[in-house]
Amino acid sequence: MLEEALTVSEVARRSGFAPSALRFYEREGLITAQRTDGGQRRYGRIVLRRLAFIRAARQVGLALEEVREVLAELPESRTPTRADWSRISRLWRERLDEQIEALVALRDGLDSCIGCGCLSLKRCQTLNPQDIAAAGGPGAVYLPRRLRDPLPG
Amino acid sequence: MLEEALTVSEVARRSGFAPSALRFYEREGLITAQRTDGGQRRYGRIVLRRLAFIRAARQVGLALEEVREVLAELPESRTPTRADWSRISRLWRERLDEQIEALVALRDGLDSCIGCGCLSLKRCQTLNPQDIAAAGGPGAVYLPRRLRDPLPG
DNA sequence: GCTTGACTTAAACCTTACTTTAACTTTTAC
DNA sequence: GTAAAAGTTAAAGTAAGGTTTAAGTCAAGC
Repeated sequence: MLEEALTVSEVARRSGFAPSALRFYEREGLITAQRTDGGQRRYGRIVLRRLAFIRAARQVGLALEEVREVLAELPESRTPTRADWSRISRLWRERLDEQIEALVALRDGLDSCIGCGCLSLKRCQTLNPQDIAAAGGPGAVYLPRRLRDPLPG
Repeated sequence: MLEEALTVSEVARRSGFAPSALRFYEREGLITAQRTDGGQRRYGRIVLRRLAFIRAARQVGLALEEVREVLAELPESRTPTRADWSRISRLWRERLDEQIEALVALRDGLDSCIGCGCLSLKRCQTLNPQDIAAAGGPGAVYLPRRLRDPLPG
């Protein structure tokens, strides 16, 4: 065991995840750990980055499945290089850009809705999708693509 | 029954929600319906707006509980006035602004991470929270407030 | 007036993302 | 060397947000 080995409770404290979540993530293949002779987990410091990444991703609304895919790009065996992080950051950035774009579109739609005379069912495109929907298929078709997809959860 | 009464399947088609979801939302108090003598649901057109609202909210990641709170501001008994919508839109807008802000902060954090020389564990603030966390309590404390709160799901 | 498609209910089931529990073992500190 | 704190597992439980099923009723068209 290297002297950088971290126990479960240390990782829990420093990452903000509950020990049960750490075990869960390990079962799900998002993180890994070494074991002591007695079978207890010992983590390398690298796990803290992966956990920070997981936290950020979850908080932005990505499913664990998506997070796993992105983390699969990061080597577990060697210290990630700058190129590793750069590749992931770029992937990540696209996803964030999409989501930001979708939120902005929704917000601006609502803004115009405030001023559009919503009393008329026919005029408000943001909150009154049925005419478009009736013509173009089911769902809120006025929304940007990202927001029309089914939710992860 | 007024002649504007919509059946379940009509509302399902025009809103994009499955009939089972409509019944679920009714149980949860997000929408209401009249009944025929035989006990079948008949919806007023107003329900389509509420459903569009629910859809947009869900897709942005709001919990149904939050949606219910916002929808509680909308009268079921009378046609919502411009003031009703305006009040809600403004509430909604704040929420969207917060979420957009959080996403932008995360994205920009990642951007700087690409260029910051992430090889050094000590330098990257976005993906390496442990030092701050160790000092300031558990969790990813470098994140904007919204993203540090527990997830709805 | 009857068939067919749409509708009704309660209850069970599903997925995601974890947490809790129970029974037991390791480590650490004194 | 022993007690307490921390760790282990499998399995069950939880919560949100619905969907599916089963068994039966209503409404519309011919």
